[in-house]
Amino acid sequence: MSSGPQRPTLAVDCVLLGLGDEGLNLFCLRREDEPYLDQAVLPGGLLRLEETLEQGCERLLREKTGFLPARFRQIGAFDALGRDPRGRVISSAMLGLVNLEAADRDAGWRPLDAWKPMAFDHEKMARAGLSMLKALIAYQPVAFELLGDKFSLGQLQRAYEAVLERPVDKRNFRRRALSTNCLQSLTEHEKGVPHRAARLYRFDKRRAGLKSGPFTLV
Amino acid sequence: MSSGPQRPTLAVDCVLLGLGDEGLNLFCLRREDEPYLDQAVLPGGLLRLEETLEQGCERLLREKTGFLPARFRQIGAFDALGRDPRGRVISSAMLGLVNLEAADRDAGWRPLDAWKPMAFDHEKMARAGLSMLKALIAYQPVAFELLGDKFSLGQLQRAYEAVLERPVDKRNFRRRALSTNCLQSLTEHEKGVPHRAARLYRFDKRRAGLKSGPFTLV
DNA sequence: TCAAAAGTGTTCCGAATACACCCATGA
DNA sequence: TCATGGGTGTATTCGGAACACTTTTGA
Repeated sequence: MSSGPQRPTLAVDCVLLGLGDEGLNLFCLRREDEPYLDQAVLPGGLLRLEETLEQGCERLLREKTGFLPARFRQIGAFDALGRDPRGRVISSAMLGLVNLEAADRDAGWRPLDAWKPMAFDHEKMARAGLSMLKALIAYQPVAFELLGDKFSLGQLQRAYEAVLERPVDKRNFRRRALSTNCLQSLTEHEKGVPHRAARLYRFDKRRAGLKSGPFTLV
Repeated sequence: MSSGPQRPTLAVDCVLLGLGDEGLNLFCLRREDEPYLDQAVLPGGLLRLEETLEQGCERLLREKTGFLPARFRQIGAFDALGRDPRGRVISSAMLGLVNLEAADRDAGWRPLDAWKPMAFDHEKMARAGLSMLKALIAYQPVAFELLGDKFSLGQLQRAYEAVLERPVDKRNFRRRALSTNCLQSLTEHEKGVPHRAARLYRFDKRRAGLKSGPFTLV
């Protein structure tokens, strides 16, 4: 298997999304070489022989950034001929959701549109990741991955609104969120806010696993 | 890019599904070599340098079978370490829907369960393809890819029932199917059936593209 | 006392579901 | 004439959507 004909090389690129002050933010780096010098790129690189896609993402993010999402999801393979002028590389785009409350809010995080134009086909990847997240959030409890361990219902709602890019009715949202039974109500409340402090909740994976139907919070 | 460290090799494997007499059928071949000699395998193989995943699927199916689906969808990359004992290969599983009415109904088509055990991780791939199809059919007009150009509403319903693995109410189904406005009613009817001949329909892509919401036929 | 977000129920409407009989045809 | 699938409407139920005011807190 080592001396056959030339084969495509396999890479991974990470679409990292987090909650900014005004909607979702995407993490990018700046290209430091040609081609696409100075343009925005997703963090990524070639996959090594004995690692999985997820392990590759983790290694590359450790090299290039200071954070890791809880998990990665495959967005899909980007395989167009000529997508990388340096050679024949097929890249598996991976979606990672990051809690930005604590993470270093450096200039690497910006709204998707603020990064244009992006190098290679990375803009396509980012858009695919975004629309995957939009589809996912309707039937899987993924919004929690964007938040900290403890969160208020208001924060959870803002996460949904950021992903769906539309406002959500507060009362309907709260009723349905609580009726999923996967929110563990804490006695603790917010601190240091200039208004009434909201009750905090924790996401309870065990109880979330029980339901089989769509995760209809919206 | 030609003399760097060893990299994983990229392959494609096709999960081909078609409508059998009793539910969905899967196409498989028999392994003719070790490992997994004589077990069922999905048609697939290594990707060449200058081809896309879809082009690779088409080439491999032309070599190994007598039919091609209208299009392929990516199911996902299967990347577990050790999934192929012959070497480090990562495979992109691809879903293809085939109209079996005309295609050569050879022994390559059987219900999914009839193929067990399957070689490599191909059983996982097949199950992933099936559940992808189940998810897809609820909001995209994919059932038509399993049928011929012209079909009766009964056939369409049986396609849905096969994919969803549950019966569907006839009157509700017909009402909703017709209300999608993507069915072009023909004057033509079935021929040679031992009962009342059903009206035939054609799928109208143009009209299907207009709707944005979920394709709720079920 | 003001600003800002938390918290709380009810009504309405549309979509999904359940359900049974007659019709046309070829064998 | 019988067996087989084609073809047709209505009533009910459930879930989603719309909607406004009071409460709490820190500044």
